[in-house]
Amino acid sequence: MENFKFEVLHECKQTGARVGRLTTPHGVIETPVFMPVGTMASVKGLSPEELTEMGSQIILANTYHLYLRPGSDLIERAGGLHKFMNWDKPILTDSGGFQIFSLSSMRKITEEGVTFNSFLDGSKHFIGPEESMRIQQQLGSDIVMAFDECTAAGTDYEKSVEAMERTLRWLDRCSKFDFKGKQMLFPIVQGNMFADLRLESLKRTIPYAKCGIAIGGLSVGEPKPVMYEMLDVLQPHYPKDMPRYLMGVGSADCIVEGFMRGIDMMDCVLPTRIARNGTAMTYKGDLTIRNAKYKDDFSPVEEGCDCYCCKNYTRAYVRHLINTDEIFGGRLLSIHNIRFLNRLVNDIKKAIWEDRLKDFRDEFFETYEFRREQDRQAFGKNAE
RNA sequence: UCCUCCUUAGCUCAGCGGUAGAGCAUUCGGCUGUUAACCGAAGGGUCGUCUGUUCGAACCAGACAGGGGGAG
Repeated sequence: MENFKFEVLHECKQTGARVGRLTTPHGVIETPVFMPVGTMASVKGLSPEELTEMGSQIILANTYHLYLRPGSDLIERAGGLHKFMNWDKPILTDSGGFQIFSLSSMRKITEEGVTFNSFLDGSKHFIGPEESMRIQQQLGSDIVMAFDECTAAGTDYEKSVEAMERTLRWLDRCSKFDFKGKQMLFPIVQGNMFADLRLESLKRTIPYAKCGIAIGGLSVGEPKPVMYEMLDVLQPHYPKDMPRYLMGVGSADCIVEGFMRGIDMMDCVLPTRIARNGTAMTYKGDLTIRNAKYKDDFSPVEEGCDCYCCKNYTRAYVRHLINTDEIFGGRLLSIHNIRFLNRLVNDIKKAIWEDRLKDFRDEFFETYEFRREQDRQAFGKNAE
C-alpha cells in the first residue's frame, strides 16, 4: 500500500484539528482540504486549469451518473477518468450510495443491492457493492467510496439500525474487492442522528479503514447543532493515522465547525450550485448577488479576494450576467466560491499550525452572517 | 372615404354573460456525498373610453379614440 500514505504534520492544541499530507498515485493532498464536486466528470463550468489555479487539489466524480452516461466501459476505454477529463490530480469517486437516498423514489433496496430506474430514460439497473467497486475500478479514481445506505434526518431508530447494519454488511463485501494497490477504499460511518449508533458504526467500521474513513449521512436535513453533536461524539474515537472525510458538507460555517472537530476532508456541491443560482460565499456570509441591491454596486464580489472574478469584475456586472442567464455569470461565481472555500481552508490550516483554531472560529463567527433564520437562532445570533 | 380586425398585468396573449388567468419580466426566498444555469413564493389589472341591454357585462349593442390589414 505504498501508493497511499498519510502523515499528520501538526495537531492543533486548542481543538485537536490536524494538518496532514495524504499521498495518492496522482499526487499529494494537503489537508485539511475542500473538494469540489464534478459529478459528470466536470466541475460544472470550470476547466481543470482553472481549478488548479484556484488551489483545488482533488475533485469528486460520481459512479452512478458516469455509469449511466457515458458508461464506465467507455471511460475505461478512454484510459480512465483522469485521462478522459484531463485532470491529473487525485480523484475521489462516490459510490452511488447517496443516490439511493436522493433518488429514493425510483429505487428498491434489497440485501443484494439496489434496483433502480435511470433518471435519464427510466431503464432498469442494478448496483450492489460489487458492481459499485467494479465501476469505480473502471473509472480509475484514487479514492473509492464504499457502497452505503444513507438515511434522511428524522429516520427512526429501528430503520437507522437497519441501514447502518446493511451498510456494514455491504462494506464487508466492498472490502473483498481487489484494487491491486492502485485505489483505496474509504468505508463510511452511518447511524443517522443517534449517538450510540454513530459510535457503534464507527467502532465496527474502523477495522475496514486502511487509509481513510468517511462520515456519511450528515447534512441531510437536520439542524446544524445536531450535526455538530454527532461530530463531537465521534471525534475522540477516530483512528489518528488516517484522514477523516465528512461527506457532502460545504457551507462556510460548517467547514469551520467541521475541521475544528477533527475532520480532514470535505466535499460539497454547494459552492458551485449556489454560484450558478446567483449566490456568492464570503467571510461575511452568503451574498445573493442577484438581488436588486447590487444593481449599482461596482465593488468586487468580495473585497480583498484574489480570485479571477474579484480581481476583474464587479457585483453589478456579475448580477447582470446572472439575471440575463449568461453562462459566464455562473462561471465567475463558481470561480469565486471555490476560491473562497480554498482561502478559508488555508486560513484554517494556518490557525491549526498556530494552535489557535478555536480562536479563529470565534473570530470567524463575529463577522459571519447566517443566511437562514433557523441558523441564526441555533447560533444564538438574532437578526438586528 | 369605405370595409374589416384588434385594444385584458411591464410584455405576449388566454378567457367571451355570474366582477379576471397563463407564460415571460420584476422582486424576494431556498439550494450542503448534483435528476439542480434549478425549485418555490410574492407584487402587479377601475379588462381603451362613454352610453345602453341585463338581476348581473372583460364578455352583448351603439358611439367615440388609438392601432393593424384591405378597397378606392
